[in-house]
Amino acid sequence: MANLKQLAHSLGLSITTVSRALDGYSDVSAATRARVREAAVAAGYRPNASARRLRKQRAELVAVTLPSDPGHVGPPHFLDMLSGCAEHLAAAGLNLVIAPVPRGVSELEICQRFVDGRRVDAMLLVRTKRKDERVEYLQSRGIPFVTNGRTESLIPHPFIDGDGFAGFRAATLRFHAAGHRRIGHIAGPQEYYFAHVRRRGWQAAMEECGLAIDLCAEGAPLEQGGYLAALELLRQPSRPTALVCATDEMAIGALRALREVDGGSQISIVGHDDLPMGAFTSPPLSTMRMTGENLGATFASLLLRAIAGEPAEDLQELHAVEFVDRDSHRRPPLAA
Amino acid sequence: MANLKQLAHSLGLSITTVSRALDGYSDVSAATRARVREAAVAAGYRPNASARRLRKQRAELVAVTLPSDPGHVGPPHFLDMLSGCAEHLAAAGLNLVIAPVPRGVSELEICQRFVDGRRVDAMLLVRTKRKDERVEYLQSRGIPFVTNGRTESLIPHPFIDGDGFAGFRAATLRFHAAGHRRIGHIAGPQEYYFAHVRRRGWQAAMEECGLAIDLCAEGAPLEQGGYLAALELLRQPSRPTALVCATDEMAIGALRALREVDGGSQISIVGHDDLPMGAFTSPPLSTMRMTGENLGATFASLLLRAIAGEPAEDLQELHAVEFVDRDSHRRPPLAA
DNA sequence: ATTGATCTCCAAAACGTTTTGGTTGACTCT
DNA sequence: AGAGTCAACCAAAACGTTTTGGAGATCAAT
Repeated sequence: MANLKQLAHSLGLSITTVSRALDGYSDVSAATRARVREAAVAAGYRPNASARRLRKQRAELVAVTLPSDPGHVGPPHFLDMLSGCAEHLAAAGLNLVIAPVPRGVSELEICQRFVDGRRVDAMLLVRTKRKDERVEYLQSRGIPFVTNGRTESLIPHPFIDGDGFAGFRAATLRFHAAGHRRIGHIAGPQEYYFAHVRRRGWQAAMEECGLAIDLCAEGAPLEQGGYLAALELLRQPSRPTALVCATDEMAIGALRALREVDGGSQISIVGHDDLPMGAFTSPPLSTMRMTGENLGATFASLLLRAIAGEPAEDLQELHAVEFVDRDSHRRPPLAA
Repeated sequence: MANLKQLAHSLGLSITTVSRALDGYSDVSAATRARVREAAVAAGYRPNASARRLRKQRAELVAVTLPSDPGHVGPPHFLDMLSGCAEHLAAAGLNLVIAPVPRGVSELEICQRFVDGRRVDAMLLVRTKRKDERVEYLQSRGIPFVTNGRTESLIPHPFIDGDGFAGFRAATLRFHAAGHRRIGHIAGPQEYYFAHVRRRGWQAAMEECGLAIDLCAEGAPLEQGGYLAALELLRQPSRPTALVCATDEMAIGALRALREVDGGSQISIVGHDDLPMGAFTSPPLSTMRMTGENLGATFASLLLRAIAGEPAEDLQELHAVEFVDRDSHRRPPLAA
């Protein structure tokens, strides 16, 4: 409740000494230090955050911009990631603030508001686009940041990402090895890096196998988007026998399309993200996931290292993608 | 980039005048005001947030505590709500910070850290418990706050909540009217208010109909919890013919249990929350939802009014619950 | 007894704003 | 001419920390 001045007065000490005692400096005697600390807890003293921030010229805050378009912020377990990240940042004295992007305002403006108002020490970027104006701005400002997902920026920046290209290529090759020849792709919006690179992985595998890359439909990265895209592919004269979907949510939408058109799922399908929900769909959804423990913690740790000044090149983590085999990918290739 | 002092110097004015010009006070001439504002945008001036906060004794921040237990934070679309809330708070100059609760730390401690360190002006509480220590603490501190979900606190506090009792009672009565007699309930953890009140709604309806209330199983508010709880009910000698589930996620888990035990869903089922995913399950999940537009905005608006000093009694919103009928509730009562 | 270390402690400045309580000069009214 | 009003500006204080640059003891060594 009290402030430093009151605490110092009640102890008969100077503000300086109390402050330094609490911070553990060696130029205050052990006895005094103990006495001060005891009084501090007794009084329930907590330093005023604004005052410290002003003096230390650090905001002790990190912002993450969230596009307000529902579904465009990220997969459903995304909040768990943010929460884990915030937890690790908090251990370093940083709090995570949400920077929503209202409709009609650019993400860039939001970044500027936070950075130029010195409201934050660093930023977290999610759902990166191939050409991401936020990245360019933050690089020009020299503000530390980490992105979840890569970009096509020429200047390297810290990121953490899954190797979507390799994952989708492998998934496609696996379908090919299982005998599938008409392998479709349900793609996410191509301005997003993750969606683009996943499509490229599928495409590369198709070309390696000498197959046509015409079975591709794009939609919003949500159930509805996957549903509509799948319907589109199922209208083709030569239907796919297998579907590689950019996200689990899209795959779940596609599953419904298959049920409606097919009367049951005769088509193999695989998604990406390993949503918990996937284990409970019908059939249980086979999927992929980025390897590595606790994405949020890694994200936080990269950011702390970026703040500490480590060069961007040392702060780029590209994680392999692993299969989570359940049942939806096991349909025979001749079914459709 | 610059600060007030530099800006004032470059204009040949005092800091006071520049500050007041920017804030639109009437004691600076229109001409000067225009000149100052022009110079400010030219210099890209933004007031230093820490300095203003210190001086104004307001943190300009609001925190929302997030239990780090995955699945215990809230339904998947929860982040959308937070994002919408943050957006409306931002319009009032408040930013939303995430206060994760690390394992082994109580939510109370987190509240204290934020409140006593004057890091926030107000708090948002989600997933309230029947006896919620956070509520008691904040009330004792006199800090404005709003909860998403009611509590059993004796002192009234601002909240926004759906009428789970009425909703679950109505759902159960509807099953009864459709001829069901063995209506089970898949309950969430009873320390949560929402889970408790939903069970009571089911129970009240059962008693009104003169039915036994033995078909009730409790689990974590996730797919897996619903799955396990449903299996438990299906092991009973006298199986339920209809299932009222505390959340959509639990209902989706229960759907899988029905598929496994039943070989298909012969049992009616209804959930709560209206997850987008529910439209894509097999069968499409019938559910309930709190009425009202844009929960996040309402949440924010209640908080702003609480900060403005409106009494708690005027800030309690209990919204009716409406059915979202898809298909899963239409199974005939004799099926099991 | 002086010098130099060493140990404790502290006054004051600084961080960048907002706000208080003025001052100055021009103008109006009697 | 003097009193009063008003418009336009500003110096200084305040918010609560952290940090700089000492100051005053105490003690050991000369």
